[in-house]
Amino acid sequence: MENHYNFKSIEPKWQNYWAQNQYFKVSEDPNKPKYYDLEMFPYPSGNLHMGHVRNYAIGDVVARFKTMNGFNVLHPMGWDAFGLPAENAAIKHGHHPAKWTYANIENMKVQLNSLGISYDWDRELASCKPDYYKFTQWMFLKLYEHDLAYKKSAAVNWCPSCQTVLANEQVVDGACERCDTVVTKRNLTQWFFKITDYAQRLLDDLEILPGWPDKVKTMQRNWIGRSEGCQFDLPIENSSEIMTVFTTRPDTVFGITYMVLSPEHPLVTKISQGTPQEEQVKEFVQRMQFVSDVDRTSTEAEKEGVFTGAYAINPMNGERIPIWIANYVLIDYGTGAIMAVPAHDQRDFEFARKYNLPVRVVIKAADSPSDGESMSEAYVEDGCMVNSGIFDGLSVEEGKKQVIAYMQKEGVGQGTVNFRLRDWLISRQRYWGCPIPMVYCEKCGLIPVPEADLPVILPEDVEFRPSGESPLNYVESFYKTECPACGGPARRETDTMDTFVCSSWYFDRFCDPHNSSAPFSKEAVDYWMPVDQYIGGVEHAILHLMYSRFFTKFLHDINVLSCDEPFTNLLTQGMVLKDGSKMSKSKGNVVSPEDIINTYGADTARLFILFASPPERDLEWSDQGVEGSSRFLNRVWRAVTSCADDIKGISLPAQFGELDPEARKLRYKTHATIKKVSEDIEQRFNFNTAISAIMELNNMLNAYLDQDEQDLSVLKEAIETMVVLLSPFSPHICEELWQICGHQQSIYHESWPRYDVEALIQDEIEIAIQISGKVRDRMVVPASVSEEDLKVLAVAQPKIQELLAGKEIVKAIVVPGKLVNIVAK
RNA sequence: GCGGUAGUGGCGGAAUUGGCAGACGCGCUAGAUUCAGGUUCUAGUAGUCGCAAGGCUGUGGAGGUUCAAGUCCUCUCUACCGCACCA
Repeated sequence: MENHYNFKSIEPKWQNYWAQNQYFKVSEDPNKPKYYDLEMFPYPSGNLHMGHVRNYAIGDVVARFKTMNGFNVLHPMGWDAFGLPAENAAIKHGHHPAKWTYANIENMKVQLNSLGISYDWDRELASCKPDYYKFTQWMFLKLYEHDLAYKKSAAVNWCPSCQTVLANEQVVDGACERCDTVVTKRNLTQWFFKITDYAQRLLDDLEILPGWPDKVKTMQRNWIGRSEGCQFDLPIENSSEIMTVFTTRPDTVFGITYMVLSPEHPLVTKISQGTPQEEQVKEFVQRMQFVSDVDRTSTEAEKEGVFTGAYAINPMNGERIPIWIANYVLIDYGTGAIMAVPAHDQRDFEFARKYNLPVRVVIKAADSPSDGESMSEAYVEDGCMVNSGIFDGLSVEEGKKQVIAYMQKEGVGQGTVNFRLRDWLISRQRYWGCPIPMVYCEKCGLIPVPEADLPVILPEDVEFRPSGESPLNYVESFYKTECPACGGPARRETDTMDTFVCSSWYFDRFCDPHNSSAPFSKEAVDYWMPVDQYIGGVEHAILHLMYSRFFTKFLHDINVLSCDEPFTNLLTQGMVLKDGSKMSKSKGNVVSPEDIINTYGADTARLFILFASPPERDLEWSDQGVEGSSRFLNRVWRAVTSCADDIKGISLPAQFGELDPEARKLRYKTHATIKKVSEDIEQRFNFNTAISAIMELNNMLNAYLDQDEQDLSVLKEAIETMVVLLSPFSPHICEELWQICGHQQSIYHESWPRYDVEALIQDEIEIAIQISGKVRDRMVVPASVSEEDLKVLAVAQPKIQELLAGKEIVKAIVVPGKLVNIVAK
């Protein structure tokens, strides 16, 4: 037998075997518990990177482990295949995005298979294929039908480089998340999904997701950004207009000393008209248009503004309040207008000091300032209302309630809830995306494409322009159409959908991927959904996961899905780093999975990436570490092959009679390892410690093999257990070793071992003896010794006697199975 | 600024419920095998004092609770991530 396992021949051999025998193909089986194990489907960029390897290695361990535990495991893979890189490649190199994309898919599929991941390839899907995007369009139509898709003109984020709009979520630090170009504003008519209708539910239901990391739930909570307060109206002096503001601090309403509109607010022109300040207002508004959002909204930006010349009337006390416009008020939050209470809001305070506006204290605690003039910062803590008429003396909390009640009674305002979440802008002015199934008819207006006419096919024969403008605008055969309602001439929508739409329901499609009449059958999704374990990078914590939850809730509401949340458990894996930073071409620190697989084999690559770090933490790539994993697999290979012939004839389970101490120890270790590995995989996802436990078993096995004689039943049990436990991590070598041990059936069809409680009973245990918390000695005692006897035995140890000489024993604490602590003085 | 996560040997990490800190692996040192090198095997490997037995110190820092603290509490430093003028 060879001294090294030959991964170059063994790995492809088993990959072919699995594929030919359709090992990973599953269908609904009502007799088995189902388990839906899903890794985030990749964008087909061309090559797998180490992050993918980590993601799919984790998912594969779970899939194989669950299968061996008797679950009917759905483990599918597909491609998030629409998107900008394909189109950019087309513009740059002249290849059609489809050709580029499909070539990449082919390549990455080969790479995935060379890793030995257990996918049911019969369920493969690609979001750019008409049989898939037909139903993405169907989703759009359903949303439209339920008034959750609408068109509106709005100032939108525009990336001048990508020549397309971006969702708020895709703008990072004021720049395009994809190309880092500074994002500008444009007024465009665009399609939106009304995700805000689901804001409260998206927030509330985070509570019913105990299987999600708190970090992700917190991020979603912050993104939804619920705040409670009230909205109320202020009449504008000498005008029929009113201004409406939102505030979370109605208790400070008597402290208003000025009002602020955002520069984009529609009232600005109206109320400043004819005032002496009209010109300066115009100038300010114009100037603000050219200040980018990054600069506008940065905390460091100096607050500035101008007086409009108009006044509002405080409905609570009739006071006349100057209306300003300022950069620090945003048009798209709340009502785009605020009441300013400089005494109790730091931003208002800074602004008031700069422009010499009055500061009036209306909340007072025992040690808080009472004089606005001398304050150096806003007082935002708790206290009681003062200078507030009939509300004086109320606490902040009580004051909020009473003021809202009063406003409601007087008809000037009411309690409201505001969210920071905005509607989801889904229009993209690009070619390589899912066409929006709408037409514009001169007579009938906006008309949805009838379901029966889906899919609206993305034309293949198009010309790409360096400008980046969507080629669809120039394809007459595409945009020229008939109105589905009146049959007259009509024009198709030429914008395509944000790719996040495609990825918001793919997990449903995997349940029934070949259905041509519906996105999926109710039976299929009722069997498989929700996803039991979802695994992917934390970078999708907000966008993809929020959109998918929204889609799931909507599909639930229209009764095509039973579940209300798509992902029961979520594992967010850390990044793979090299030399302390993220792998990237520009840094030149990229490690190619292909090279690693060629040099060390897939089993080694998988093992290392799982061993080096727990999955949620970032992982530092180490070539030397990979060597170590390779060495371990070779040690396993040698241990198993060296004794395979001796144990072949032994049948298990055996009756274990009187065993010598070494055999007993090995048997104990075998079963302790089963327990440890099972719990580490199932309860903690700590694959690193599961693997180290298998290494320990292998170490003890090797020591046992060095002995002159072995108990072959114990040996066989240890050897085969080790191979089975290792098989989800490094499946190829384990298949081969399993066969070498004389088994006809694939290890994939083995049941996961159960530990024998009897084997875990030890006759003797080592007990640490502490004196006042410091370990001073150890003793080996029979496991059955009582607590009282343990104390006596501990004190009787010669070394302990020595140390206790002249001291009085105050008490002794026994931790069963672990230690005795003698407290002496 | 707010929110979160983390900080343990030369390195990756372990210690799961307050109970023996450093499992497992890498690296390193010495030796054996082979000998051109790699592979493989054995022993050692937190710091420090000591010939040794053994002692002392030690989980970012400072306090505290406890028989017992990497783990709990208070304060604090650092790194990373998310949000950021959200009224």
